[in-house]
Amino acid sequence: MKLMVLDGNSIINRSFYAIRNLTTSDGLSTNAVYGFITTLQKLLNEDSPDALCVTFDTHAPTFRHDMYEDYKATRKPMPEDLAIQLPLTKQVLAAMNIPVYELDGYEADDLIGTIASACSERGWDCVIVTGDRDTLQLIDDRVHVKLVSTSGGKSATVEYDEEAFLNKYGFRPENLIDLKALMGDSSDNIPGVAGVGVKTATQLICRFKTLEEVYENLDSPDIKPAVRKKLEEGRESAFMSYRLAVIDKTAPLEFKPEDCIRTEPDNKALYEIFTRLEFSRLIKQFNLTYTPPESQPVSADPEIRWIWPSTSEELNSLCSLCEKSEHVSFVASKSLNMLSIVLGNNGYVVNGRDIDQEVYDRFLNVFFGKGVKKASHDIKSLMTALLSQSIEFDDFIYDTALATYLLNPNETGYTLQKTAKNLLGRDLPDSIYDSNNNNVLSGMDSDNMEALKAHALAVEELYKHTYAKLVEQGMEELYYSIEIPLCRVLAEMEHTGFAVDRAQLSAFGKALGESISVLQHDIYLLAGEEFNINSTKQLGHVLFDKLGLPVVSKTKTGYSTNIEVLNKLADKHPIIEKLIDYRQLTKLKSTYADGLIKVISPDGRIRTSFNMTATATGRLSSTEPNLQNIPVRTELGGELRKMFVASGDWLLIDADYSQIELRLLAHISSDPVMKSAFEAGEDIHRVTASQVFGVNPREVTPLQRSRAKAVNFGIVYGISDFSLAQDLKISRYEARQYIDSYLSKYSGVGKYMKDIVEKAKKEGFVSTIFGRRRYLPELKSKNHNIRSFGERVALNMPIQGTAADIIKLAMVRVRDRFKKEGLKARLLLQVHDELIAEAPASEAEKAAAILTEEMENVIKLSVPLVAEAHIGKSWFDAK
DNA sequence: TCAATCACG
DNA sequence: ACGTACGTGATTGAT
Repeated sequence: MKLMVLDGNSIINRSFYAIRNLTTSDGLSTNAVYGFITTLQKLLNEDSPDALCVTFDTHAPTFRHDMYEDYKATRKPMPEDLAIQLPLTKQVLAAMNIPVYELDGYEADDLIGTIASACSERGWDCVIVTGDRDTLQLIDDRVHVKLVSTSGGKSATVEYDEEAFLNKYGFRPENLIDLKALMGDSSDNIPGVAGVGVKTATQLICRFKTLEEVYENLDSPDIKPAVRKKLEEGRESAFMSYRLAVIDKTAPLEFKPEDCIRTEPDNKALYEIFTRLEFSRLIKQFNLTYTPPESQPVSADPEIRWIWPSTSEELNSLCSLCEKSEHVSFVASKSLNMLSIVLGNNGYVVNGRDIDQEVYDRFLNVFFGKGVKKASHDIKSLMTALLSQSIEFDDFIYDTALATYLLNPNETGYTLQKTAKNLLGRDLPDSIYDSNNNNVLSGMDSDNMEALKAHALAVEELYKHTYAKLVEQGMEELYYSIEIPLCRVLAEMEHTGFAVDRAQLSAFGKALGESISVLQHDIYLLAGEEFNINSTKQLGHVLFDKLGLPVVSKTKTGYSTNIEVLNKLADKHPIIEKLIDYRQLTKLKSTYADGLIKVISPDGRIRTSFNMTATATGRLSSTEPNLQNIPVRTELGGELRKMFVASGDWLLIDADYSQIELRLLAHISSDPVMKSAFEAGEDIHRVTASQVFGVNPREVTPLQRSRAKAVNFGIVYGISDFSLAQDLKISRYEARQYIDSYLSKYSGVGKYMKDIVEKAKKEGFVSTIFGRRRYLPELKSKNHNIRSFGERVALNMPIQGTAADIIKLAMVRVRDRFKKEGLKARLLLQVHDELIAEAPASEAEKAAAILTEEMENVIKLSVPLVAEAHIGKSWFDAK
């Protein structure tokens, strides 16, 4: 028997901060309640406990406050919007017949400890669900902890048993108490030993296991003198912290595991409370009332006949049907253990777990191979999964996510659920088939099966719906010649990863850490107090209230302290210089040194994910980690690129477009002056300077050239005299002169700016040379700011977007050439106007030639496209 | 979640 | 009269 116990406060709290605002029509906040219920559903889907209960904290002081009056003294009071949702959640739990335990004088943790130990005595297993790591101390052979966390914006649960804990922490679960006794806990205001942080404490516990043992072995040579001194001074505090950290397993709670055995909810009560909370989706899902006739069916279309092939014969005949079909729509779990396929009026659910491994593998190879024309949602992710399982694939012919994105790139996300809602007006059930926990799918979970079916059906319908529109809007070519082929290229890049030098990266991080400590110390001295330098609020207080520096600008919440402000204050106080350095160094350390080390795979490579549907212009984006913003503009930051290397005796090739956006501006605007500058292979910023300042190109000064460069960039962004003035630190009047002069010399550009905005207003959208669109509802706004923004975007998108189209097509062609010419060379990264590849040293020159050739010949414009490649051992060397 | 900051093209 | 350059993502602190 298994009991699941939830830390109610922890999960409600998490939901409250994780979910966007959700209120009833009369303003009652319901986000935390809603999040709690969906989390609970997800948990019950993943696990099937026989019994279930929830614990809560009460307001009353606990025995820990008797021991230590400052316990949790730094806790902020709960926001009111959250507080009112606690009783609401309890009402829901009551209606669901789920027992709730709370007890004055004890925290939820203690009740959980007591419940877990009662389960053990009874011979039951116990799963604790919480977001609080302290609870991990309760783990033993019968008690597991599911830790709910948020990473990369997604919620995930990680289940810890003894082994998992040991692997992660390096000591046994019960010694977590000893660890906390040493390091303390700022959120609970537990002091620990002053000067001992997580690192030292972990070392000590790994070495000595318990607090007692640490103190009995103070003379051990394994303890450094400085640490020994701190331990001696903090002895009393450590032992008191221990008593605060230990979870009480003997709370006077009347609890019997049998009381928690799951029963049916009280549907009437549940309906009432859900109605009060306006949870119409949940009312439907719990089947609490009849579904209103006007709403769309929630699950799969009943007209589809669903079957479950499982024998070798059944799968073979499914494969031949698939091969004969013009296309099949399907969705798959990320682990590829389950597929749901729609083929005409028939639906097939293939559950790999019910099928002989060999038979199933054979099926996957045929299904994903050449001959079965497949349509799905987000095929690039599937391809990455297939690559990592070494399954060959071909004939992915349609992606409903990409189609939807091309039809309107302004949306914030293109999940199947969202897309089906927006385009088909259909609510899809939540799916867990693509969650991190694919292992939860063993057995036939009927809800999940419904989700799989409904999702595959939605793909089929979205296919029909979007295909017609793509054709109508002239985006077939863009779709089939660029976006779809690019999926495989990107999947391969994601799968390949970029080799990094871990040792060098970690040494760099360490060096940064040392410089940061020095700076931090200096800043505290100059400020006359210690404060959190990373907090703009505290920093603002120090600079402007305490030191009395002049306020340069304000944000909507207080003083602005950004780099521009700091630069203006640089000669007013010696602290500023230190702050500027501190900012730069902490950025490099936290985001790059430490951040990248965290995501190095065991094989020494870093794998990013490219998002094809993130930007409104057609560019890619890169996440987890973002490899498109690795520092380069400063000398110190540029060091990081030395850590990105070619593996083995290979070399990197870095090829980038020269001035692609300005070349596109010249082409699109047909400006004769700008065009002839590019045709003649001249330095465009120099030419611009000579035009704007009316001097001979050879006499342009460095200052003039750099100002002209800023004007060139500004034009592409939809410049204003104000911003140019600010950028160049010149007067607005002077900036206006530059722009006027620019537009009279490059008169074609001026005309383009006028024409494109006018066209955009008439048609409602702008497009790239390849037909990619961006709609501009902003242009209809009554708000001047919003409208101006729309005008600048109208100007910029065709340029930025065409550049994106061009490099995407180049990537497809480069990859094909590498393959066709039998090279081992492979693409690693795209950074908007730059491609990075790696190749065996013997192939490097050839690969570089292919890169520049394909990049330059993507499209014939009225000006040449120029790409330059460099070869080197590291990204730094290849630049 | 939101705001501020800063890394990139 | 208005506010002020296009496109991204990660980290941190505060709520």
